[in-house]
Formats: sequence, C-alpha cells, structure tokens
Amino acid sequence: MPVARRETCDARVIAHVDMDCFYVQVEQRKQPNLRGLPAAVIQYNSYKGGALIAVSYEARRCGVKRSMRGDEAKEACPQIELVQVPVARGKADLNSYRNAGSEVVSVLSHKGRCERASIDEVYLDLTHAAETMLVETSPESMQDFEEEVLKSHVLGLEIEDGSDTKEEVRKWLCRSDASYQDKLLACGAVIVSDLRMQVLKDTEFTCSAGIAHNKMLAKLASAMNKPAQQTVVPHSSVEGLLASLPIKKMKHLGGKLGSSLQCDLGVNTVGDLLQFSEEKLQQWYGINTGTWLWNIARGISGEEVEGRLLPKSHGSGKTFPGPQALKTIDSVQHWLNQLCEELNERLYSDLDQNKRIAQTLTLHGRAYKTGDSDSLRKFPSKSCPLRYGTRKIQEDALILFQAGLRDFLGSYSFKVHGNENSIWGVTSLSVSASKIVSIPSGTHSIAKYFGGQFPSSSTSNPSIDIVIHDAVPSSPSGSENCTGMVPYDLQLQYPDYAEMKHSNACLDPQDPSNHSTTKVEGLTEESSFMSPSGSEDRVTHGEPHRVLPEKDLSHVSNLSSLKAVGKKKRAGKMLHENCSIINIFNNYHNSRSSLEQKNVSNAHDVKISLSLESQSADDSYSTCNEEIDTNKGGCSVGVPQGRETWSSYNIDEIDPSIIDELPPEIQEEFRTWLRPQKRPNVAKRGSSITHYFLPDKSR
DNA sequence: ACGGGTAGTACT
DNA sequence: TAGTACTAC
Repeated sequence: MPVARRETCDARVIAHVDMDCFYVQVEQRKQPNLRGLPAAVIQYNSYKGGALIAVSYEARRCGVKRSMRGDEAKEACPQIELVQVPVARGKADLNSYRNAGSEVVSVLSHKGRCERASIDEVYLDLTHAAETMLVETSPESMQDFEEEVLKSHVLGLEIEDGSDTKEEVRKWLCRSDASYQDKLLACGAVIVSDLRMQVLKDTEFTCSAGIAHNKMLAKLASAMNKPAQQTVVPHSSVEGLLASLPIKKMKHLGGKLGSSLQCDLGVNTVGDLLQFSEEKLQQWYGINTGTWLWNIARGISGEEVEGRLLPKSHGSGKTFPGPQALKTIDSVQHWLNQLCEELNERLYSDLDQNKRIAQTLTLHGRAYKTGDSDSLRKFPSKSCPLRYGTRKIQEDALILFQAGLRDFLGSYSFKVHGNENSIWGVTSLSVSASKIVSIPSGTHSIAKYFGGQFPSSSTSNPSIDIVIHDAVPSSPSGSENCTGMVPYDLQLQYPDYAEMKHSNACLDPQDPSNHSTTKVEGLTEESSFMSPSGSEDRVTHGEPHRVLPEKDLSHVSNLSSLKAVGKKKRAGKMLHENCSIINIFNNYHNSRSSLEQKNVSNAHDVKISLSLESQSADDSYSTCNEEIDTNKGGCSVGVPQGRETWSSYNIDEIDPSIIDELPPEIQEEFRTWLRPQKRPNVAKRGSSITHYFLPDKSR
C-alpha cells in the first residue's frame, strides 16, 4: 500500500520559508522611519485610496486586512502609513520586490536544494545538511543553542504551566529517545534558524519558516506562527494537526476543488477525508487527484523540492477596470507597447544575468462586448515565437491581440453590426514570455559557436551565409518551416494574415505617428467567416465526478527526474543525419550538466554584452516589408547582408534575435534543440506506479 | 466591474 | 503546440 511505501521515503527534512509581509518590509528597508509602524503597501491611489497588497503586522493588529481599500485602512487605523508600489510606464513596477526576493534566495540557497516558489517564498530540502549535522554535531550533544532556535514552536510539545518554554524546546531538540526522523527535524530546526538569522543579517528582512518532513507540512507550518518565528512538525503530531485542519487551508484546496469536497462529500477538515477509500476519491475526482487527496489526508506528500532559483516565465500586465476599459486599437496599442517595453527589459536582464532566453510570447486579455448579456467573455490567449527586441515584441503582441480580437468578435453572435465604433472594451491585457531555456554559457553565447565552428570567423568577415549554407542539409523539404518572421500559428489560422499585418501594423515601424492607421479595418467584416456558433463559456458544474478536470497536481508523480533523463537521450538522438549548428550545441550541451540548477550568480565566466541600444538599432533594420516578403516568398529568406551587425560581427555583441535572422531550416533546428524535451511515455498521468521509476534526484 | 499583478501546473 | 483552467500569494 502507498502508505508504507511513502513513509519509508519520508525521512526528509523540508523547510518552507515565508517572508513576513514582504512588500512592506522592502519599503521599510527603503524608509527605515517606517519600521515598527502600522504600514501597508498599496497600488493605484486613484480609486478609494488604492488597493492594499501587503499589510504590516502592526497594522493587522489594528484590524487592517488585505483587500481593504486604502480608505478603509485609514478608517480602521488612522495612523497607518500607506506606501505606494513604484510605478513605471503607467503600471505597477514590482522589480524592487523581485530583486529583494532574489537577495533572500541567494542567502537561502547555500544550504541544500532551494526552490523559489514565489516572489517571497522558498522551499529548502535540508535532508542532507541535517543528516550531516546529526552525525557531526548532533543537537543531543550540544551545550548551547542560539536563542532563536529555542523560540521554535514544536507542534504537539506540551508546555506545562509555569515551565520554561525555551527549556522545553531545548529538551525536545536534545531528546536522545526521539525517532531518527525527529532527530533530523531537530537538526533542521537548528539549520533553519541559522539561515533565518543570516537572512536578517544580510537583507534586514524577517521571515517565518516551517520545518517538516515534506513540502505540504512545511508550508502549513510556516504560516502557523508569524511573523519572524518558526514551527517544527514532528512526525507524531501530523495526525492531530490534520484531523482538525479546515480543508480550505491546504494548498490547492483553497478554491473550487476544496469547495466541491465540502459540497460533494461533506468534508470539512483534512481528517474527514480519512473515511474515504482511495478508490472512492478517485471515482469522484479522477485517479491522480483522488490518490493525491488520499495521501494528503495522511500527511503524505512525495513532492520534491525543485532546485530552481529563477522564474519559469516573465509577464507584464495591467487591468483596465470599468470605465477605464480600452475601446480603441490605439489605446490597446499604447498599453501593449508599455507592457512589452517592460517585458523586454526583463528579458534582457534575464539574458544578461542568467544567460537564458525565452521562446514563446503570449498575450492574454479580457474584454467585454457592449450590448451583450454575457458582457464579460473570455478573450482568447494567443502566442507565437518570441523575437527579442522591444519593437519586435510590440509588433507581435499587437498582431496577437488583433488575432484574439477577431476570434473574440467572430466566434460570437455578430448581430450587433450597426454599432460601428466601439463594440468592445478591453479590461485587461498582459504579455508574457515563457519556455525559458539556458543558453550554453561558459563562452560567448551563440555567436561563439558560430565563430568557433568555422575557422574563417577568426578572419575579418565571417559571413553567416557561408555558415548557413555549409550547415544546411540540402533537403528541400524544409519548406514547411518557412514561417519567416510571422508567428506561425497565426499563419495557419489566418491565411490572410500577411495582409492583415501589413495593413495594420506595418506602415513604418520607425514612424511613431502611425498609430492612427492601425484601425482594424477588415477585422470586423472578415469576422463573418468565422464560426457563428456561440460557444458559451463552458461552466463545468454538473454531475459530480466531472465537476473538475482531472488534475495531476504533480504530487503523485513527479516527473522532473525523468525529464532530465529524457533530455540526455534526446540530445544524443539528435546527433543523427543532420549536420548543422545543432551538433555543435549538442556536443557542448552534453558535456555540461544541467545549467538550470546552477546558481544565479555564477555569471562571471560569460560575457554577453547586450545593450538595448544596439538592440533597437538592430530593430530598425527589419522592416515589415521584408517580413512580408519573407513570408510570401516561400523559403527564400534573405539573410541580411552587409548589415553593420554582421559585417563588424563582434561575437560579444551578438544577440539572440539572430535566431530569427537565420534561414528557417536552421531556425527550426535551433528551436528543436532548444525545445523542452517531451515526457517519456512511462510517466503518463494516471499511472500510479510512476514514482517507482523515479530515479533519485542527485543534483 | 476593482484582489492587482504575477506566477506555476496540468490538461487537451 | 497552442490554448484553457485553476490555484496561490
């Protein structure tokens, strides 16, 4: 049975570290006079005093709550200090908080595997460190403990009246008759308290932590005593903890799944789940979720701490509530430009600092249609390959928006035709960049490989053309890859896409005054060829066991190890008939072990110098006409000749947008190389024996 | 439509 | 793959 299996695996020491009202602390560090005062961070002062997004504990004691407006907060606590989130480009700018989060991560990532779970939360797998401590400097043999460890809360530790709490904790830490697992947890408590003190010393931020034998319990524990405290969950107290824990407190059960558990099964606490068999839970919620529920009821969670210090995507978005809704393409374009500028900036920081590039650009939106009873409809998200450079991202984002708008209007009843001007309003926009991969570092990026591969590059003028022709297999079958610079999904869906783009966004990228031409002429008319079938929002409330889509939640089967294995195999397999740049990358790629696990700050060896200035200069070259030609002219992608970028060819200044400048065949190969490997079939969802196959993660 | 702006995961 | 849905802070 799963129980026994898991229990034996769970002699782990996992910590969850949670920064206390983080945004407030960041602002207090900036303005030390705010320390110790009731304070809150708000954004957008305009409406009812702005929205509260973080509240200091002093203010909470005054009754101030998150999701109050600034005005209400002042009412509840007149002395409260309200600090505004920094604004850049007309929108909230969270960079200072992200950076502060990185500071914390760099302190915490020294001991054990570290996963950045959010801007202000981190998981640590301290198993190894705890085991080492137990052998070398076991708490049992320790004479003195730091005060901080003695302030730990130990769940289930009974403190009698009149007895000294710290002394009780000290005794618990030193217990010689404790189980091996609890001894490890005691070591974990010592380590975590040291780490928290280090965080305070290095960053001036306080945090709270939970120490337990899995992620789920550690996360629960870190929230139990805040701020600036830590809580340990000994094995013996798990059952009692979960028995009375309201189900909504559990991660993943705070939403619809939790509600349906209450409604469908009358489950109110985690302990209530114990009465249901695994099969029963699976019947209701699917195999994976069912098993997962059965496990968490017993405090079992096999979730691994991922060694990941960096985010997997970057996004920039803004809402335009109520009357602020955007009603013209011009205003949409204006805001998209702002969002894309920010996104681009962050992409270049990531490239610069972490040597990573993002491969997919996605646009999300929300919108309503006037005169429609279902006023707020889903605005479809759209994505395309990401090209670096503000200008390009802005262009592509606008195109994606237009495609989305077309779907949005087209797939709905289009009887509202008389209203020529503003039949729609956009209430939120966001652009995000995902599928981020590390580029081979240790040298000078992509360019180095071009240069290194071809001796001619050491001479004055290494033509990329030569490189490409040498490398391209002579197969003509690459024509399908010939998407040029046009987002390919759009091409497929909208054969007239080139014209659309041409008429809307392509007049002159250099001319800032071309906004007015970007009306969506043709869009509304053309929408008539779209399916008129009003596909309603599919609200999936219905019969019980189809209420929710089956989820894996990745608790049951963690695939990342398998992914790593698959990656190697695939990389090897790639070295097949094609001889091209891919091979070079592959050789390098195989020789280095997962870069992603490396520290954020090991960037000294690499010197890619990318400046936004040179980028924009680069942008100015690519006119839309060329892009259209590229698109229409089959595969005859002209690699730009004689451009300054190439003729001077400074390998230190090359940027990743060169991928887009390559012939499609090479682009495709390159992207294939970059593409995240597929999951091996073994690991298909629903196979509850999956984790038997999981090799140990050793990073 | 004021819990905003982000982020992650899973599924199809 | 692209797109959707859900969840969380």
